[in-house]
Amino acid sequence: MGAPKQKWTPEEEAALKAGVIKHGAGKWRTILKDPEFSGVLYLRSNVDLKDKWRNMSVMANGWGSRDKARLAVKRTSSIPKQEESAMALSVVASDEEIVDVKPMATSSATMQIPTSTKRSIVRLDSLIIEAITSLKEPGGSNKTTIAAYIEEQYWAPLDFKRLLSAKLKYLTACGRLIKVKRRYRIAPALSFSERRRNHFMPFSEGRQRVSPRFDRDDFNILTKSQIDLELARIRTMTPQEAAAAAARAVAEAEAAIAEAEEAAREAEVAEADAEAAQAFAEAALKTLKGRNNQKVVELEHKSGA
DNA sequence: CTAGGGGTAAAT
DNA sequence: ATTTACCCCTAG
Repeated sequence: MGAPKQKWTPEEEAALKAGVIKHGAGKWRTILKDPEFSGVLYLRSNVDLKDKWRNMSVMANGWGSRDKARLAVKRTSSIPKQEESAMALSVVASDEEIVDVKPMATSSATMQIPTSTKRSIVRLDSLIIEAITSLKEPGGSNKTTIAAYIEEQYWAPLDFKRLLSAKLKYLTACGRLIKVKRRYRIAPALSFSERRRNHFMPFSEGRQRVSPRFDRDDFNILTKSQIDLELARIRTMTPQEAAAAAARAVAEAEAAIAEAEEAAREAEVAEADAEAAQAFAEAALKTLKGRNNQKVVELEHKSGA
């Protein structure tokens, strides 16, 4: 009954994402009828699209609507040993329990929902980390330098500076960066001494999989996110590939926004993140369009018939 | 038609 | 055993 299985090809996923960008998430029928995508998606139904989008969303942020109410005390108590916790915190290997990426910043006394951590949006965060790491400045790098690096490596939104400031402040607040006299450095990550641990951590299974001794200097910290990989690669991409990646970033930003709208009450940070992500993605798209007009146009409406 | 809950089974 | 893809059903 299930179905003979027919894995989604990357082309189909790309088409779906492109369709969502073009028509918005939820306009499955519209996407399906769009001659642009029907060529690839003609085997899929609108419901398939919906389901697939659901699956992808689940994978992207760890908690789609499907298995949200999960994550509880699987293991009866059994306080996580310090070693394990430390490892898990720093490695962040799997896509599942990334909960600690954003452990509730300061203030906000009303943290009722411990699972509200959106891990899908790591773009700017990762960029900042990468910048600091790559710059290798002893004592850390200051905001201007970080901004310069990022702007050099990538396209930056117009109000990028503002976003960066907010992000730096936030990252410092939650202990992932350490600020010393205007300079930011990567927090020791391995020691969560700074963190409040009364924020219970849902690490129950002792399966911290990958982490057979890793270099703590080379950040494997957040590299796991797909976006990160794309951003890292986008520099050397062909315009077409880059455009596709940017388009995808837009789609994900959209998803993030949607989430933030739901969770806006408890997660002010998530909202800010989503905004940042969107701004970033939009700017990315625009810049790409501006620089590679013809090619992108080709990608956008490649005269079907 | 869509969102979303729920389910089965193939793949891994 | 978990993940992934597909199907079904219902409310709106």
